[in-house]
Amino acid sequence: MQRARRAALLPVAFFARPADQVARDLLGRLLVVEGADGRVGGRIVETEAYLGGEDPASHAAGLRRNERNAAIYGPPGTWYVYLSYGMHWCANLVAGPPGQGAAVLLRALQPLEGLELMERRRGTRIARLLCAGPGRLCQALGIDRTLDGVPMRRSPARVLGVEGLPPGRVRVTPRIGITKAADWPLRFLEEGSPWVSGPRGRND
DNA sequence: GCGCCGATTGGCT
DNA sequence: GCCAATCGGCGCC
Repeated sequence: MQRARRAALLPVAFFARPADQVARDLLGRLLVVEGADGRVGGRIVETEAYLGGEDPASHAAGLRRNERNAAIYGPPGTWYVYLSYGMHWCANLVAGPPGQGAAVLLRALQPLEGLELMERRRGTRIARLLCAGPGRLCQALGIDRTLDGVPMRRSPARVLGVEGLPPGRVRVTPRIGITKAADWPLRFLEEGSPWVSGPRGRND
């Protein structure tokens, strides 16, 4: 029987490094989500690193440990999913050593698989608007609270260890949409990708 | 208990 | 470009 060659998952060790390195190295990898109504996925083209307690913008800074942010203190490779502005889910992967509170926010994908399902979930057929932005990405992929605190290796949402981006294709910019330490150069995106989020002119 | 703010998005001026 | 929608944590009364 034909068996599609299955790429290996990224190992836990991949995530047990500083969040900025993890954020950069996640670019170009494949994120695949198995849902009840189908399988969707795409290439990661935009991420942001949140460094933990020392980073004023991190959910590990200024906030006490609570039910909402508990997952961020888990082991590397754990999903941290929270509700933003009361209506959009945002998906992060915990990075660095446990307890540090560092994580990488997934901000945009190049949609590749399950386009029709993503269009249905998002209510648009404009490909550019399917996965450009953390809230849109989660809606297209069917990611919500049920993923929060789940280790990636045991979750329906997995990042495959396909080849990442060569250094020349990676652009680093200030972070988007936050007020504290926004200017820290911790947003990573694929150079020239039409699939990234953010207003035009914000990508340089 | 109440008001403010936010790692967002989409619709309207 | 402006602004409402909508939930949860936090600070303060």
